Amino acid sequence: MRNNGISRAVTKRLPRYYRYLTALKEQGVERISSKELSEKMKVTASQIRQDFSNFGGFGQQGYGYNVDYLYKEIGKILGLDTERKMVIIGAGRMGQALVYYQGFSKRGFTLTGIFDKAPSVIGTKVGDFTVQSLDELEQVIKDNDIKIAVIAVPKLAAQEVADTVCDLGVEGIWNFALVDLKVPSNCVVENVHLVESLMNLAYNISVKES
Amino acid sequence: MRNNGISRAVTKRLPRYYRYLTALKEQGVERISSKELSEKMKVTASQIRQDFSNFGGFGQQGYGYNVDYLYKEIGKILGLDTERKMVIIGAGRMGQALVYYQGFSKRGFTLTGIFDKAPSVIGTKVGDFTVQSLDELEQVIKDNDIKIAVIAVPKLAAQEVADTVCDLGVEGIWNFALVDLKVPSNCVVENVHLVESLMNLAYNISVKES
DNA sequence: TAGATTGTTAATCGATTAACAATC
DNA sequence: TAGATTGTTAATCGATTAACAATC
Repeated sequence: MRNNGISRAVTKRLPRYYRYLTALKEQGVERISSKELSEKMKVTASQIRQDFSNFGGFGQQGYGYNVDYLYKEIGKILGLDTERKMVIIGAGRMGQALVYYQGFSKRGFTLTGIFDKAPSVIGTKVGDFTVQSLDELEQVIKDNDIKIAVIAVPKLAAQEVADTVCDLGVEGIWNFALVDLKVPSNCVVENVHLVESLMNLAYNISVKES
Repeated sequence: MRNNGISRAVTKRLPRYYRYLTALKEQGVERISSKELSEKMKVTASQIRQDFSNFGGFGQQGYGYNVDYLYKEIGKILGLDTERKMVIIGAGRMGQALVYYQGFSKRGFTLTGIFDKAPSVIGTKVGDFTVQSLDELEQVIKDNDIKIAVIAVPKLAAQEVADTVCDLGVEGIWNFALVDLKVPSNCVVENVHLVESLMNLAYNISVKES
C-alpha cells in the first residue's frame, strides 16, 4: 500500500463506504453517482468526492463511479486483498464469541488459533479450535506468520500480552481489554471498548430525556 | 439530565475520562490538575479544561480537580447514576457473549432477559437466563420498564427488531448488526460494528507497511 | 454536441490549542 | 501574600461544504 498522510477522519469512513458498495454490488448496481450514494448514506456528495479524491479519484465525469471498480479499490486501500492470519488471546466469553464470529474470514482474516493461560481451559474445544497454552504462542506466531493478535484477556493482563506479541512481530492488535496499550511503532492498535460504547449510548439517552 | 448542544467530539471523550478517573480513585489519588491528567491520557491540558468547561467546570484555580467529585459528576453526565434495564435480542454467539460480559452491571445497566425467535434455542439456558421467545418481548418490555435493547441478530432481521422495540418505548438501541438502523426520534442508536473496526486495523497495518 | 458529474479549489464551519486574566 | 491552576477568550488548525471549471 502506498499512501499515508490521509486524515483519520477520512480513513475511518472507508469501511462504511465498503459496506454500502458491497450491498450495491449484491443488488447488481453497476454505477452510482456521488449524489445517489450520498442520499443512501446520509452524507454530502461533496464529502464523498473529497474522500475519494484523497486516493486519486475513482470516478469519471458525467458518469459517476463504477460500483465494482470502486468496491475493489477501496478493498485494496483497506488491505482486504491480503490474507492476514490472526490469533485470539484469551479464551473467556469474548474470546470464544470471536472464534464464532463470522465476517472475518469473508474479509481476508484467517483465524489460526486461540490461547489462554488457565490450565482449566487449555485443551478444551471452541468451535473447530482447541485452546492452546500461552506457552505455545511464540512458536505458533513465528511458524505461521501471524499478523494480528486479538487481545481478549482481563485488563490487568493485557499490556503484558501486547508486549509479547509485538516482540514476536505481530503488526496489529485488536484490543478488547479496557486499557490503553503502549506499543512500539512497529505495532498498531485498534480498540474495541464495549463499555465505553454503552456509556455513549447512556449519555445520548440522558440528553434526549432532558 | 440537562445540557444538550455539546459537540459529539467532546461527549465521545467522556467515557475515557471516566475510566481514568476510576483508576485514579482506586489508586487513592485525591486531586489532579489538567496538566497531570493530560500527561497520563496523552491529550492536551487545554482540551481537558475546555471539555470540562462545557459542563460548567469542575475545578478550582490553584488546586485542580477533586478526583472523587469529578468522577461523580462525569458519571452523572453519562447517566450512570440511573439504573437502566436492558434486554438482549438474538441469542447467537454475540448475544450469548454479551450475557456473560461484565462491566454492564457495574455501571448501572441491568440485564433483564435474552430473546430469540429460533425454537431450537428458546428455553435453553445462557448463564442465569433462559432464552425467551420473541413473542414474549412486548410483554416483558412493558412490564419491566426496559430502556435499552441490544440488537444481536443477523443484519437482515435487525431493522424489524428495531422497529418493534422503538414502538414499545425503548429509548436506546445498542446495535451489533452490520446495518444502519432507521429509528424514530424517541430512540437513539449506538453502533458496534466489529468488522469495520477490524478493517480500520487492517488499513492501519497496510499504511504502516507502505 | 449537450448534459451530467467528477475532481479540485475556495469558503465556511467546527474543533483544538495557546494564552492569559481571574482567583483559589 | 505568592504560586498554581482554572475557566475562558482568542488564534490556529483541520475538516466539511459549496462552487465550478474540466471533461467524459
